[in-house]
Amino acid sequence: MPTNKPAVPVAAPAETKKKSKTPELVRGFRDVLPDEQWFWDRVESVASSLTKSYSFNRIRLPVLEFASLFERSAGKESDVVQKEMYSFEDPGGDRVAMRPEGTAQVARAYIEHGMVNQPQPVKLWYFEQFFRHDRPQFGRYRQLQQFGLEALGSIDPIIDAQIMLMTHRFYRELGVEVILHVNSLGTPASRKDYISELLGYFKQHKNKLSELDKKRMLKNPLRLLDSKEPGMAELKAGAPQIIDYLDAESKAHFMKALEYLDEAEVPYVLDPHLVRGLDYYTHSIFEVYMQNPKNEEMKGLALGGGGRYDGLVPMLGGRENTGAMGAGLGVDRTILAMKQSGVFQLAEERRVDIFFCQLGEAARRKGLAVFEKIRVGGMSCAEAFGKGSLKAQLEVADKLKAKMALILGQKEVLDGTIIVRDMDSGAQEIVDVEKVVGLLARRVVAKNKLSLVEKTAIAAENLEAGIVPVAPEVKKAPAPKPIAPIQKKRKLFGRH
RNA sequence: GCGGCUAUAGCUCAAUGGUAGAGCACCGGGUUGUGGUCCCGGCCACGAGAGUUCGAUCCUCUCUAGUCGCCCCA
Repeated sequence: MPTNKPAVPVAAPAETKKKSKTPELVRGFRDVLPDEQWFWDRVESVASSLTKSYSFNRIRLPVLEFASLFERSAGKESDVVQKEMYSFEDPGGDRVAMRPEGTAQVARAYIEHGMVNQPQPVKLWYFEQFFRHDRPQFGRYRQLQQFGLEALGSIDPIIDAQIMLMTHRFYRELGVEVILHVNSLGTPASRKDYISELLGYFKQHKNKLSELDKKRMLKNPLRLLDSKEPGMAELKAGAPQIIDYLDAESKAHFMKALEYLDEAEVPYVLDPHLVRGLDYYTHSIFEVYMQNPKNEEMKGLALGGGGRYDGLVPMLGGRENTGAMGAGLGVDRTILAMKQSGVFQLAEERRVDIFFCQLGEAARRKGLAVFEKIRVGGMSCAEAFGKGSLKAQLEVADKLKAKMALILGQKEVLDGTIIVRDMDSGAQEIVDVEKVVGLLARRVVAKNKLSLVEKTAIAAENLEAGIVPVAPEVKKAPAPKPIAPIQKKRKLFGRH
């Protein structure tokens, strides 16, 4: 409620209010557990390679800024600043804020580091977390991760198109089909004309407006356009559209941007009702949505959005006429969309290559050296040194879906050998410990060579299994010919 | 910030006005150095507080959290 109130360090009444036995998460914040890492790594690596191919450079930004930065940029009246900002007075007496968004930071950095002296536009990207004290909901957290793209120093509409195109390519690369909703806000001047026109229109129908919408008329008239109040649909359909009020220059700018989008075959729809919450936007604005969300809750959920903000850099004291265009894409929501699109890590990729089993102290010690060789050889290796029995160790190997197991006991240590066990077939062979790494590498490579059909089958099973499925028991055939099976006959297909 | 719904073990779920069970998971066993099945044993819960009652996990209220809708947004 009272926003921007310094969080004075008071003598914790909150403590007494809630005494829980175990510590817990702060509301709206969350842990990203190991099962989910793959999605995060994937998003970040696609972001990284995509930006590299478009020659955008990464910038890392601080979590804290002066609160005034966001008040000046987003607009003092905006909700982000009014009620969602984590702002407080730091011990030195400065009024600071945990950043609620990235564009203002980038603009600040651009000005502060004199990037205006670099070839324009300056193209930057970031992958950072932001903080908004909003009510948690599906796909909404108080700490959110954004992948941001910003191009500062050009007013050319091709930049508008390029940012939108990159947004589309980003999602395509991730396996999520998206569509962009696009609109133009024109210049502040043309927008002003439009707003008074819009107000005029809605004033005529004032009796049909809900209380909420009446409030919007006073506070943020553009928001009337995405009101979901009953009866507003027809009213909105008859409302004047901003595109008709753009001055000739703005209109030309927007048309140009759309032409470029067409040329690049970026799927988009014109959405005359699209508006954005922050004051600094001008001209092209857009939001990204899943193309065909299966899930209801995904429907109204923007994965990301952005737009042109020609006014921002000058507003913060930078050079006049510094045009800029950017996008902020929500990583948390993007991951939700990936899951709904059936994008999962292949079960095969989750398997550990080698599991090392040891029997006795001598073997354990030797195991460390073997580990090192395997690691240098590029394979992943797991162990359970804390377990005593071989049975227990093999159980763990099985749970980890290890491809191969190594067994080193007293006897092998004395002989200078080691047992290699194929965990899929159960075949074992005794090999010279010096040659084992080469052998393992060849076996792992063989196991990784799945046919396309098998990969498709695995992917389908993953999809079936839902979110982060347990590795399905796929029997991939090419088991290496067993050389020295000292194994009584086992049922090969014990599982199905 | 406002409104609806929800809250039982790590997970998915039961039952009950007299203080709780299962499956999965986890730990340990089923004799000497071999996994996926099976068998046996073990560990772990009524979100927090107050009220009604002889007695509450169950009824009431408050809080907290989750979820959905609104506001807003990624």
